[in-house]
Amino acid sequence: MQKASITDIAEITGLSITTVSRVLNGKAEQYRIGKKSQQKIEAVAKELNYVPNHQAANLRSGKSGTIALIIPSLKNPYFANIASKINAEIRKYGYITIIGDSDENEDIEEMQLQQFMSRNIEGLIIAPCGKSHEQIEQIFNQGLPIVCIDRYFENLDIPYVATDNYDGAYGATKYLIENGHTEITCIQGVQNSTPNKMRVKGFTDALNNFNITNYNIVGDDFTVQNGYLETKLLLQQNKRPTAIFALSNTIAMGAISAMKDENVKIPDDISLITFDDHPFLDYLATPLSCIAQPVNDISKMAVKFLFARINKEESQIDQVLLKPSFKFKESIRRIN
Amino acid sequence: MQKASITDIAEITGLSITTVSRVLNGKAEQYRIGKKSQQKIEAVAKELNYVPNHQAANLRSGKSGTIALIIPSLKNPYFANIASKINAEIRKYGYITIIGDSDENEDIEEMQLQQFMSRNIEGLIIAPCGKSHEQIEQIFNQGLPIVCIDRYFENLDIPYVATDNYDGAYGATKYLIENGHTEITCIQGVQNSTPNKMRVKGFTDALNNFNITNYNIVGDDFTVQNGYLETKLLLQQNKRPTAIFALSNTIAMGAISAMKDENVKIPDDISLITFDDHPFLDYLATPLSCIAQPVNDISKMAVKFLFARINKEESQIDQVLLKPSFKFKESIRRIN
DNA sequence: AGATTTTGCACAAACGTTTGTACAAATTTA
DNA sequence: TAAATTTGTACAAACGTTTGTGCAAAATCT
Repeated sequence: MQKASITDIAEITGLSITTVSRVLNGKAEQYRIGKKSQQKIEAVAKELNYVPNHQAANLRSGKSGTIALIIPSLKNPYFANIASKINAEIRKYGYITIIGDSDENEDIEEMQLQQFMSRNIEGLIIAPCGKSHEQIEQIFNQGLPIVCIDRYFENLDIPYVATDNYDGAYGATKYLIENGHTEITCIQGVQNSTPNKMRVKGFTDALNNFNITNYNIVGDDFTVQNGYLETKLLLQQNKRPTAIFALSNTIAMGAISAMKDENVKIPDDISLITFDDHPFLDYLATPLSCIAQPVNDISKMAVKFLFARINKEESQIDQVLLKPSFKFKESIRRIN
Repeated sequence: MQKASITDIAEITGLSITTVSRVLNGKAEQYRIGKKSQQKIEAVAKELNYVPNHQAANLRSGKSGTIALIIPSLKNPYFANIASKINAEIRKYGYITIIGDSDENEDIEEMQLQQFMSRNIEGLIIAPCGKSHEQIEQIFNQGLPIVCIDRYFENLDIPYVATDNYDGAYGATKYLIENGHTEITCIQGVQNSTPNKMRVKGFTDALNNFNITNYNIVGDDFTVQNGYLETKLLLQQNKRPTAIFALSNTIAMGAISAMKDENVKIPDDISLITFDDHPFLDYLATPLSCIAQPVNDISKMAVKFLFARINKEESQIDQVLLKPSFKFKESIRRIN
């Protein structure tokens, strides 16, 4: 069973492919195609089970109807959620998403981007994993609409949507302080990533504003292992912190694991709070407090910004930080 | 900055587009293009930053270099992992993956499939969410290579790769029985899905083989809510089971939540085991025993089967069930 | 009834490739 | 040195659409 083309329909109906194309694209009105012809065409199209060939159409029109989404890893539930949402949003515009998984590897990211470019993507949403922005900047300057999510480049014009990480870290730290914690250790992730930098800044600013100088920042990766090792080290010190602030839920898992090893109770011995929400957090031994990122809003807004660019709408603001929300639970103990 | 085409290169080098095309496709040898011409073409291509236009190439060659992957939901970490792995595997073949998220909705699944078809996909990997297989079967019969994962149709020829759910359920149930449990309730998911049916069968067969007739199967959805509600009901009965077998980790989460509500301790009061592994399971109040599906193997094998079909290799077997592995942890108490 | 407008449609080029075939020029062979 | 072979390349069609334009026929107006 061969696929039917517009040409087949033209032959059967005795009309030209031009007419068929126009009817099938809903431009019948515009080009004043007669009612009868329309009906005939639609009937035959249905009968032949006609499916348009996007490739051909796109070749001619110069469009691909494809948006690329590049994220560090689908295995990370935070990004999986974003991908799911973005995928759905993009479909609403009649576009298709191709997803690239850079695995936190800058080289892979670059290769994927290159590959996607040859697919004539019309837009790109990316959570850049690297510090370098040359390639992205170049592509952006060539005119490809791009929106960064989660991570972004502060000094460039590239639109972005991300969580206000500073605000989240500041609020969480403030909450800890208000609950009497003065000895807080922050376990951070990849140091030169924007979110990490902002979180650390929120953390230190909050402490400074409360005149607390006795804090500690350790770690260097958004992984379970990093959380585990750093916590292990912490627990071996003479003076343990009263609270740990994990900058991702992977780090928090590592911390929990290490504390379990050492039989340290949360929150009795040490309080814990983490960035990133996750359905499972409520089912842990102690429900884990977190700073929840507005995943849905980020996704929606990123797609919105992207299509504003694609449709060349006069974009006003397209660099925004969205406020996170706080979920304080039993994992934080009130001291005194 | 306009994109350079093969034609531009032809003009600059003074060679024909035929020659350029052949060189750029690595067919220089085959068509005996001279060394100098090759070098000239490659130099110019690099200089112009030439990126091939897949659409045009694919239009002509009838290929799209695109594989569609349709799964129920990226939000489900089980499928997110599969998607991540499959995406990576497919890229190794130089193909691109477009991902569809059916949200467990048969209509959406159908629409997406339709949409993907018009993109001239060369293959499809799908975890079908519906019971009906008409559309998929039709497409398969039209010659599109398809591989089902996770869920499949028993009586059709469509290749599939899935977990041996029967084996998993049987093994888990046997383990419970061997630990002295005789009153086990199974909370199931979507009843007419293949995995669910096989799991239930494994469960009942195990019990029957041990001459245990006192069991209970409840529930009807792979959701947290289902797990929660069914467990709530269970706990209100006079006689509570000694163990609960959750057929997905979402169900297990709901069960844990309900037990927490009622202050029922795991495993002291009730033991719990679930299908599907997840990194978080170890960090729960009580590390949760699970039947882990071989996600990586499923993904790899599915892609392998798919490309065997695409490349028209004589495929021997392409319907397989892979054995799960068991992770028995503290959530199961030994009785007596 | 002739002029004007509207209606309905078709022609043909173009999008950027791939590919079967053809054919000179250069080289080798007899 | 003529014939045969090899080498290097080009022509042109095709893939399935979209779209600017053109042009009869029908309808309306004067």
